[in-house]
Amino acid sequence: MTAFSPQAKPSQLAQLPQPAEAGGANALATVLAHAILSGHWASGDTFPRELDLCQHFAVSRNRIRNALGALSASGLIERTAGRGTLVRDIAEWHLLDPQMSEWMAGLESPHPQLVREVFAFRLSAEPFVAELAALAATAQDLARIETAFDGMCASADDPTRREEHAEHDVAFHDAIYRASHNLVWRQMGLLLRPSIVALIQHSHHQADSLDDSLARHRRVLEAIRLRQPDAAREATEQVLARTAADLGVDNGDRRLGRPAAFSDG
Amino acid sequence: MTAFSPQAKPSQLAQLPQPAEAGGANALATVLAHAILSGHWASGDTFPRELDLCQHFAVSRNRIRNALGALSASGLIERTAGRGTLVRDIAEWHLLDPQMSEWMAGLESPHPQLVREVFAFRLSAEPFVAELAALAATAQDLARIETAFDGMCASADDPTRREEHAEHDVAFHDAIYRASHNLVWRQMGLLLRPSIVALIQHSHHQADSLDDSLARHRRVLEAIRLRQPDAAREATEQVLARTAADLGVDNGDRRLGRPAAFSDG
DNA sequence: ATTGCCAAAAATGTCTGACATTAATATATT
DNA sequence: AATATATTAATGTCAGACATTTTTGGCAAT
Repeated sequence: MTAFSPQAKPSQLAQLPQPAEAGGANALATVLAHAILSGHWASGDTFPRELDLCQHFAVSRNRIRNALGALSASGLIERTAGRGTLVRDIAEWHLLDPQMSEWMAGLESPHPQLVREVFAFRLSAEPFVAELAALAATAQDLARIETAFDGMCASADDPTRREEHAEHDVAFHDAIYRASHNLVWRQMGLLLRPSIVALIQHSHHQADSLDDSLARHRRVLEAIRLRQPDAAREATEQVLARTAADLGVDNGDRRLGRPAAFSDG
Repeated sequence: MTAFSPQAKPSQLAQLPQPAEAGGANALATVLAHAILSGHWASGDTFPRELDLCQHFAVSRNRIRNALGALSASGLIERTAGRGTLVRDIAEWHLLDPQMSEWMAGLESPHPQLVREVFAFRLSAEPFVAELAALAATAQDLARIETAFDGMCASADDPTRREEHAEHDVAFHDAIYRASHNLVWRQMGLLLRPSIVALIQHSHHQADSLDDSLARHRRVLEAIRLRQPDAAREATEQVLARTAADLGVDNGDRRLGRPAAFSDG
C-alpha cells in the first residue's frame, strides 16, 4: 500500500484529455478532478509534477497552480513544498463542497462508493428535511416547489427531454431543502445533483415508472402545502424508495442500511 | 442596498490587522475571511483591489491572489475580470466547507446569525445522527467516543484547562458523526467546532452545570454502546437542550424553532 | 556496519514585471 | 439623442528568476 511506485506512472498523465475549449470557470481543474474522482490514482499516490502538467497541457505554470489549488481546497490532493503532490483518501475529500458536487455531476461514470454514500445520506436525511419544510415553508417556497413539479410533469412524456426533466427534479428537491429555512440544510441541497444525474444516466425510465414517480412527488408537495410533517416524511421516503429501486441500491433497512465496510483510518 | 458607495471605503482596509508571524497555512486568507465573517462588508460591497491589498500587507500580488482565491472557493467573494471583487451574501457562503469551519472557529466574535443557523442545524440533525451511530458503531468507534469522554471528565475540574475541555467536547461529537459510517454525515462533524468554541467563549461554566453536562454526555455514550437508537436520540436531545440553554438560544420548538426571517433571494 | 553531518537535487512557494482580457465609462460621430 | 469607438481600471495570464523545504546521497567518524 505504500510507495511501491513512488513516482506516478507517466502513462496516467498521458491519458488525461485536453480540457474543452469553452470549458467553464476552470476547465483544467475539472479535468484533473474528474481523473481523481474516477479513481485513476489510488490514495497516497504522487500526482504529476507541476512542470509535467505544464508540458502536457501546454499552459503556463500559473494556471496549473491555480487548478491544483482548487483541487487542494476540495481536499482531493495535498501539497507540500519539497515533497510533491499526494492524492488523498476518499474519506478526506470535502464532499460537501459545492465545487465537488459540480465535479461529480459532470462525471460520466461516477465513483460507485461515492454514489452509494451520497444516496445513503439522502435516504437518511431527506425525509427529515421534508418534515422541516412542512413546518417552515412559506408561500414563496411552495411556489418554487410547485414550479419545479410542473416542469417535471411537462417534460415527462418526451424522452428527448430527459436532461430537462432531471433539472426540474433537482430543483424540486433543492426547493425542499431550501424550505427548511436553515442555511446549513440549504447548502446540502447542492449535494443531490450528482445523485439525480447519475440516476438519469443509469436508469432508463419506463413510462409507468415515471408516472409512479410523479405521483409520489406530488404527494410530497401536497403534504408540505398542508403543513403535515409526518405525511411529508412518509411521502419522501416513498420517493426515495422508488429512486433506490431505479438506482439498483438495496434499501435493506428502513433508512440507512448497515454500511458496507470502507476504509476508515 | 446597491452601489451607494461603489468603492470600498479605504478606512475598512486600514482597519485590517497584519497577519500573525507564524500564522497557519494561509494567514492572509484568514485575516481577510475573518473581516468578512465579522460583517465588515455588506453583501454586494466591492472588496479592495489587489494592488491596494498588496500595499497594505506589503506582500506580492501573487500571495494576495492566492488568498483571494481561497475566499472565492469558499463563496465569500466573487471575482470578475474588469469589474472587481464583490462580497457575496451570507446565503451564498459555503458553510459546509471545512475551511469555513476553521475560519469561524478562529473568530473572536462570530457572526450571530451564523451561530444560530449552525446550532439550529445541530439541534435538528444531531439526535438523528446519534440514532445512526447507535445502529452502526463499531468497537473502534466506541473507543473513540469513550476516549473523548474521559478527556472531558479529566479536564472538567480545572478551570484553566477550558480549551482542552472544548477540544475533547468537539472530539466527542465528531466521533459520533463518524460512527454513523457515512462519509457525508462524517464531513458534517467538522461543523460543530465553531459552535462549541463559541459556547466555551461565551458561557462561563459553573461547576454544577458542568457536572450535569457530563452526565448527559455519558448517557449518550451508554445508549450508543447498548445499540439503543431511541435512547441515543433522546439523550442527545438532552445534551443539546443544555447547550442551547448555556448558549442563550431559545429552543422553542422541539427541534427547529420557527426561523427568524433572513435574506432569501 | 551504523550513525551523523553536509551538500546537492528536486519539488513546491514566492517575487517581479510585462502583457492579455474583460467590463465599465467617457468620448466622439452620425 | 443614439450608437459606435476609444479609454480606463480592474482581474487573468505568461515568463523567468529566486526562495524554501524535503528528500536523497555521499562522506567521515565512531
